Amino acid sequence: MTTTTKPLLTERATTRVTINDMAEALGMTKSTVSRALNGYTDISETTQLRVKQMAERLNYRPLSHAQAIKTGRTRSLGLILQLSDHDAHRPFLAEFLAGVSNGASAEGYTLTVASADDDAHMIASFQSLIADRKADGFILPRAMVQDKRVALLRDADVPFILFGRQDHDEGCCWYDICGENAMRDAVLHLASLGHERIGFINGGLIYHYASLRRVGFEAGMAAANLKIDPALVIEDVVTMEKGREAGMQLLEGPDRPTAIVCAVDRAALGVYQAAAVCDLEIGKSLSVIGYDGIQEGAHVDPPLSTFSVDAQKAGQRLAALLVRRIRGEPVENLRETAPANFLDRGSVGPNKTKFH
Amino acid sequence: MTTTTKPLLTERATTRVTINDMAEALGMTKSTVSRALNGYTDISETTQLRVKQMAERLNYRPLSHAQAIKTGRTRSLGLILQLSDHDAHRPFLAEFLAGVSNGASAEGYTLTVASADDDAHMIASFQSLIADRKADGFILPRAMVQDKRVALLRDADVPFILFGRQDHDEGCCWYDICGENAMRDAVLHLASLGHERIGFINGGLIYHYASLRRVGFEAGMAAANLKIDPALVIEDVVTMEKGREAGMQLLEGPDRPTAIVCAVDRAALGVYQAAAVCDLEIGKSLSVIGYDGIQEGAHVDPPLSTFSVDAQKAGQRLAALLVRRIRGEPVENLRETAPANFLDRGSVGPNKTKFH
DNA sequence: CTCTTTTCCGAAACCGGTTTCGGCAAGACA
DNA sequence: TGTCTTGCCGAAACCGGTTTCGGAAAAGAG
Repeated sequence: MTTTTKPLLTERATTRVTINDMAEALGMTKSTVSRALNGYTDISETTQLRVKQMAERLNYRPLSHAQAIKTGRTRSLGLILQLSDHDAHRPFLAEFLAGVSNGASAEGYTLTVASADDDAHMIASFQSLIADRKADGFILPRAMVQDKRVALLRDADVPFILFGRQDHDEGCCWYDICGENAMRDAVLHLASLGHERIGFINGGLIYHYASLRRVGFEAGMAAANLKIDPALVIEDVVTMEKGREAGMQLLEGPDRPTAIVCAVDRAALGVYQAAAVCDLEIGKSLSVIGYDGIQEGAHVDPPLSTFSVDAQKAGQRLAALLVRRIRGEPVENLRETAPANFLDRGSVGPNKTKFH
Repeated sequence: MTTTTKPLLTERATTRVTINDMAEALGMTKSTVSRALNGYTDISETTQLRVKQMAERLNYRPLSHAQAIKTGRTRSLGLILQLSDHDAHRPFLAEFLAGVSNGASAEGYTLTVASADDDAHMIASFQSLIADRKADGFILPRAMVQDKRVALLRDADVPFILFGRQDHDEGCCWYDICGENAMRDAVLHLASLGHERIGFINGGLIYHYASLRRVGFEAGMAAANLKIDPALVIEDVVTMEKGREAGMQLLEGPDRPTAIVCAVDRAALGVYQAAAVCDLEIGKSLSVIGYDGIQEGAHVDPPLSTFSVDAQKAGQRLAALLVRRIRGEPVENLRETAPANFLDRGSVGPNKTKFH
């Protein structure tokens, strides 16, 4: 008796309320139910109300993948993480994900996460997620100067939102934290404490935030009426090691700065190491301000003064904005910024060399 | 002219190869195509081959959510992160996610991530993901002693896999890293260096790994023929602060230990602080071994000797095993362990007090 | 050379939704 | 009062798959 067999799979129990149950309970056809719930204008107000109340009563929610086969939309947001990315933002990954996932689920969306080791892999991931309709739109963390993802998604006509801005913003929506203001404020704060020779260690140049933070630093220096010494500006530093090297370079120079602003906390922690080598006491003979608000900064001695960013809120806003984008809102409405918050801890002090 | 209108949404372009295209290209019905691809035995070998080759040629992949409406399965794995969780594993979140997502996509699955602030929220998340068929199975990170998730999923008859073991394992599949062996080896290593009074700072008691690591510690002490002083065992420590407190308690006692094994790196870093207070030099007058292999451990002075865990591989294996579970394999086949790797850095030295 | 069994595939129903189309009834207009 | 709209909903097709059922052809049995 060789009958037809299919591969065995574990079964799933519970049955759901379907649109047919709704139609039956209401004494109308499922087409009417569907259109009532989707806000078609050819269904009367009263009927719409009846249907919606019944949906509430029966706890009916349409199965997103059943809708998807006709509509192409799954009510799911896509996020592709890049492992190769420097790990400055990893400490926030949990909060960021929580934010995105909460923001998404508040709108009835779920979050689909993939990851990629390199650019090629990343492109492939996008393409397969798009082809398989696994995501209705994407969140792109860490806006880059040359962003292949933007080109790809724009070509494919798939909604997306940037975490961070771009130079050529046409057609992009984004959420960003104003790192440039933070850098400016850092400089002004230091200037108010008498610092004049202020160094700047910038972050990764492939990311767009670096140019913004540099602009912010320059704006601060200008506002404080201070000259920028090109020798005191080092860029593309995202690791502690590189930060230490940059710190050494600044501190071993002929006319060392009395304060250093870092675009990235890890760089600042590297400066701590350099200061130790040069026998400088952070907060006394050298002031340091970082940016990111990573946990380690609170545990070094003295605690690092820095700017904290609310990663959870960022994720939540990105998800909310992306959903609105998917629903058809124009990009111009969908751009938000938030400030970074200064955490004044122990790594900043007055300029002691000033009145020697 | 008030015609029927529907809410505007952004459109998606590209068309895909459907099963109808396949049927047409092959000159057979779509039912045959479907069964051929799904390995039904009532389709001849030759036809199966023809269909599969054509699928290859046309790059046909069935749309998972179209299948799902009949099968109930979406080819998606679920992962719910708990924000309230202590952050010992957060540094690995990126690697872990990358592993899971790679393991999943290797089998044609995607990863759906949600997050929860508390238990109630978590239960609700599970239920809605299950009800909406957003995941075919779940990965449960951090197996707990009393695990509500296990009860819930078992009731709902939804496949799942634990990261970590449980006491009552019936019906569970899992992947775990043998922390107990690491603890034992840590003790043996210290014993071989002449240490006899060895303290133990255990991790969070709500997690099952804690009892395992304690057993490992005890096994090591027994194997080394050493007595365990109950005063030298402190449990439920997962933060640096608590680690410092525990360290103080151990080091200020009447007969201080010459070495401390910590079930969690953060606790070990707290011990560093305590040692500094007590004027003990780590690696000389006090040996410390941690577990986790977190980044900060490499940057303290001296670098912390610890056991590193391969979070990416763990994620990858968990995904692979869960997929097999979803496909119906019995749980007994689906249990794997991996060892933690000892990183001998600078925080361990011979017992100097021994020959005084 | 029949009769039975197998092998293999097509036809059609189904899954849970969406969307197009057409038609009935009530109101507007002449 | 007859015609033309308009408002509102049902019928049916459709989306891209899966699965049941039955029957034709080939193979095996007697």
